[in-house]
Amino acid sequence: MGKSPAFEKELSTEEKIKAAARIVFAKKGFAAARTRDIADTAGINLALLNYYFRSKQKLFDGIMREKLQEFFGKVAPIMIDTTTTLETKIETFVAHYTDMLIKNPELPLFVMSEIRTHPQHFAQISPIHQILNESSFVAQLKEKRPEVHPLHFLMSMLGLTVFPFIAMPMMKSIASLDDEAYTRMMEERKKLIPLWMHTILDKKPNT
Amino acid sequence: MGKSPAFEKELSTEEKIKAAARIVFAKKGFAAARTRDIADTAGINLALLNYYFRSKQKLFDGIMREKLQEFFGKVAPIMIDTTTTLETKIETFVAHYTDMLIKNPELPLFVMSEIRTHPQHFAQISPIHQILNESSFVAQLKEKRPEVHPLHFLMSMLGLTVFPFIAMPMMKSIASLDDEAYTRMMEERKKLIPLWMHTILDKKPNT
DNA sequence: GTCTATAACCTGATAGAC
DNA sequence: GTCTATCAGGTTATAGAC
Repeated sequence: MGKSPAFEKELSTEEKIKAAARIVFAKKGFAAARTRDIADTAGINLALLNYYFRSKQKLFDGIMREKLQEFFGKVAPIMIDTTTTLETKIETFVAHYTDMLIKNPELPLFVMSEIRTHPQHFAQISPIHQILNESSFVAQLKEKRPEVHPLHFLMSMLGLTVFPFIAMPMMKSIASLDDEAYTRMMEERKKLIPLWMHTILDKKPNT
Repeated sequence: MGKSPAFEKELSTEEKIKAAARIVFAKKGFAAARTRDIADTAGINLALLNYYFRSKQKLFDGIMREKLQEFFGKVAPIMIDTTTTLETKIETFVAHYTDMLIKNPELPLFVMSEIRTHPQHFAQISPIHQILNESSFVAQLKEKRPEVHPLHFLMSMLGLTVFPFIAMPMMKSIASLDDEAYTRMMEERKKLIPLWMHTILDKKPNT
C-alpha cells in the first residue's frame, strides 16, 4: 500500500521520512507497520530510512514522543493556571482538545494502543502527573466536591471529549455518518460537554 | 514471554489453545501476537496450533467473534426493551457493562484497535445497528430531547462507562492506583454515571 | 546522501515420524 | 493427536558502489 511518494517538494529527506512514518504508524500501529511502506510513502529507498534513523524502533520512538507531546502537552498549562475558574478551565480544555482531535482523529487510539503494548515506556508522563498532583484544576474540584474523588471528574471529562474519537471507526460505519457530519457533531460537543460538566459538578447526590 | 504452560488440567487441547489465544491476542493485538507465544502459553507445540486451526487468521477470527459478542451482545436486549423507562435502561446498561468490563478490562481497547485496522470486517455489527435504528432507547431519547441528536447521549453514556477502562493502563501508572483501588472506583461509577446521565438529560440549555 | 543487492533474522505454516 | 525438523516467505538492517 501507498506505493506513490506523498511528499515531493521542499521537505528534507529526514522530514519526508518522519512525515511518512507519522502516517503509517498512526494507521497500523508499530507492529503492523513495515519500514518498506514508510520508505515507499516517503518516496525514498529503504536503506535511506536506516541511514537517518538507525532502526524502526528509533524512528518510532521519535514519532511517539511527538504524539505524546501533542496528546498531553497542551493540557497541563490550562489545568495548572491558578488565575482561571473551574468553569473556564473546562470550557478551554474541551474546546482546545476537540479542535486538536478534529485535526488528529486517530491520535487517541494510537496512543492508548501503544501504551497498552509498552506500559513501562510511559510510566511517568509528566504532564498528567502534574495535572493529578499539583494542578489548580484538581484543587478546585476537591474544593467544590470534596466527597468525590477528583479522578472521577477528570476521567469523565476526558471520556466525554475523547471517546467519540476512539469510537469513530465504529460509529461512522454504523451510524452512516460521513466525515463532515462527524466533525459537525464534535463541534456541537464543544458546547454540550462543558454544559454537562457544570451540571454534573453542581449535582449533589441528594439534591 | 509466557514460556510456561498456563493451562494444564481438564481442558481439551483445542480449548487450551483458544484460552492462550484469548490472552495473547488481547495483550498484543493481532499483528504483534506470535503464534509461537500462543503455543507456548497453551503449553503445546506450534504445529498443533495449525493442526486445530488452519491459520493464525482463522484462530483470530474465532476469538474476535467471541469478543464482539461479549462487547456488544448484552447491550441490545436492554436497549430494545419497550417495557422499561429510559432511566431504568441507563442504570441497567451501566451496571451490566461495568460488571462485564471489570472482568474483562482489556476488551474495549482490543476491540477498538482491531476495528481500526480492519474496518470492513465490522461494517455492520448488528447489535449496534439495532440500537441505533430500532431501539426503544433511541426513541425515548428523541422524545425527551428532540433537539439533540440521540447519538450525543449514546456516545456520552458509552464514553463515561467505557473510557476509564480504555485509559486504565495510563491512569493506573500515573495515579498510583492498584487493581483493587481501580475496581473500587469503577464500582462507584455504577451509581455516579446514571445520576449524571439523568441530570444531563434534564438539563435544557437555557434552564 | 542515495541507491542496489543481499545478509541475517523471524514468523507462519507444513512434512513426516511416532 | 502430538511431536521435531524444516521450508517458504517476508522483514529489518547493512555492505558497498556511485
